Amino acid sequence: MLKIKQSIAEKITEQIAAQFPGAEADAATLASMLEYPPDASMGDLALPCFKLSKTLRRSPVQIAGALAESVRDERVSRVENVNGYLNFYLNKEYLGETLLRGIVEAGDRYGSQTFGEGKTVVLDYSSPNVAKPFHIGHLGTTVIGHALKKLHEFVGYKCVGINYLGDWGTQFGKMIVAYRKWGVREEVEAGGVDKLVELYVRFHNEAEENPALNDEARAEFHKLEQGDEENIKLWKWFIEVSLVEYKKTYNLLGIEFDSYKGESFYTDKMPAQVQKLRELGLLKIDDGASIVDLEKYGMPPCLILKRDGSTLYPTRDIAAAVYRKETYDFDKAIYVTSAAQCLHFQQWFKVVEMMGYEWAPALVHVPYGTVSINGEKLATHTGNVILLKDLFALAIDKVGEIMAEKNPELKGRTDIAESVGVGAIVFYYLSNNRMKDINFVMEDALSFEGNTGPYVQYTYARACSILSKTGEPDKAQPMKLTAPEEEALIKTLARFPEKVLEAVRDYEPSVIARYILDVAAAFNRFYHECKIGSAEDAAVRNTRAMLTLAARTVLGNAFGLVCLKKEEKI
RNA sequence: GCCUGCAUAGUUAAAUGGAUAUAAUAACCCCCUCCUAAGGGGUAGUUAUGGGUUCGAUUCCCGUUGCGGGUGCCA
Repeated sequence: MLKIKQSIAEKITEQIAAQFPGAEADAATLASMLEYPPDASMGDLALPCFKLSKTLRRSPVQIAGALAESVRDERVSRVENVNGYLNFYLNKEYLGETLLRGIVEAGDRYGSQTFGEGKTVVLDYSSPNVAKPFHIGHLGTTVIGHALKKLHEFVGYKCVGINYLGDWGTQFGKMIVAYRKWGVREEVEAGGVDKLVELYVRFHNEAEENPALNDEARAEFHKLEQGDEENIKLWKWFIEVSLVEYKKTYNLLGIEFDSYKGESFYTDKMPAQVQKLRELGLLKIDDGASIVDLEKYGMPPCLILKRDGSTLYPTRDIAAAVYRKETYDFDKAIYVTSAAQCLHFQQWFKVVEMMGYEWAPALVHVPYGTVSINGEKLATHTGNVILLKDLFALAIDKVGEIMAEKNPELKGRTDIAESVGVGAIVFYYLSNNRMKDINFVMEDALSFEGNTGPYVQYTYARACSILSKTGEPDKAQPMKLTAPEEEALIKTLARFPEKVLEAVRDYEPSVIARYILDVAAAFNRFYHECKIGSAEDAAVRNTRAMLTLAARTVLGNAFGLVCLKKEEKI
């Protein structure tokens, strides 16, 4: 669709130049003005002529009329002037021979782009805190981050996924104290992160009674910082135990990271940046702390060093960004975190700019709304927390039950239930605009009818099943389109490349998720209205098999962008 | 206080400034002797509020209300 938009825009531009002397119009602007009419009866592409009315000094209806008479294209069967809209109707030849065939021929590259080639994007996402629960609050950064990575790869970028683990800080002093007092090695080995979290919670409870524990914790963390062997061993072990569990969840989601360099890694890289800030005269001492004043940018100051000289979150982020620039030479660095951190990112991005790093504009914060559960805020202390592994387990169980009922013969049910269960949760999350707060209603998330993950995976499986019966379509045959549902499906499929661009431009995976629903709906309608394998006419049968293949291709390619697995049978 | 995000059918959500505001779900009603009914079709139901810009506003600007987030030594 992008190509024909461009080419129609060029023809319109020519006609405007020819018929309206002195008027200026460029094809790129016109292409962006072309839109999709709300209903197929109004054509396949439309140009609203209202905006042109001013520069061309004619009424929209006159303009549309003049252009309708003169814009000719062999791919357009007719052009109509309706109330100031110029409506283009694409012909079947083009839909079948160019669009449909093009999708099948491009295969798993359909929808991809090359403009990112030679450039690198670093994405910082997921980043759970070691020895803390990996819960539903981490779902956003994890799946949005991963989807953005896939999207950027799809348009040609080299991507580096970084899991910036929360693996440093006084909480490790607490963990060390708690483990030494109450921990049992075998229990932690068996219980994993849950056991560590238990120890951590116990520490907090006991510290309320006995504040001296906090001093002990500080002392242990200090020892850790000084390189105490025993403490380092424990600390590394805590990380290892936590990672084992996080990786189970990442495996379920099909996520892999290129780097797990956490906060601890940047500790020795901070002093150089602090020094640089000082040399540049950007640091001010205020109430004992070192800050960068951001008043002229309308922001509160960015804290670099505490009164006691220790570092803060922005300090580490700056050091990490510098390291990543030096290591990966990124063209873009994306940070996927909760919207609560917006100010923090604005501040340190600005500081990086003030430090004279010319790559400061390459830093991008991608925020997302907060998650609540059944209308209530997440809170560890009230127990209103759902661990990701529990959430997935719940969904997988439920899918398992449904499958046992609907398709008891199916082989490999366990794996499929896993992929569909996880898909349900991920899709529920990703189909929302990322900035909107999400109220996670378990009942809805685990509902498998309507606009859901299982619905789209089911649709994919349905297409696979049909193709296994019809066999591969013969691509050499001419296409023969006979039903409106066929054309509607092709036009939906043809918009995939634009959707990819939109999703990348807006850092918005939900564009893809919602598009997947459009494709699924168009395909299912086609499926119900048109016989595929049993169509009498051989050419029609072959064309419909092509359509099925094209739909499967687009669904499959889109699934890859939003953490959905492709199951051929459900 | 200041900064910032959000507000659309009963509910959850769509809609590059464009045509009759889409879907899903819950409700009611149809469709399995037919390629997977986790499907398809139908009925009914929505832009918080007051201004402004515009030929045209759910969309942009200002005010009001409601909810959330941030706001110096947590991350």
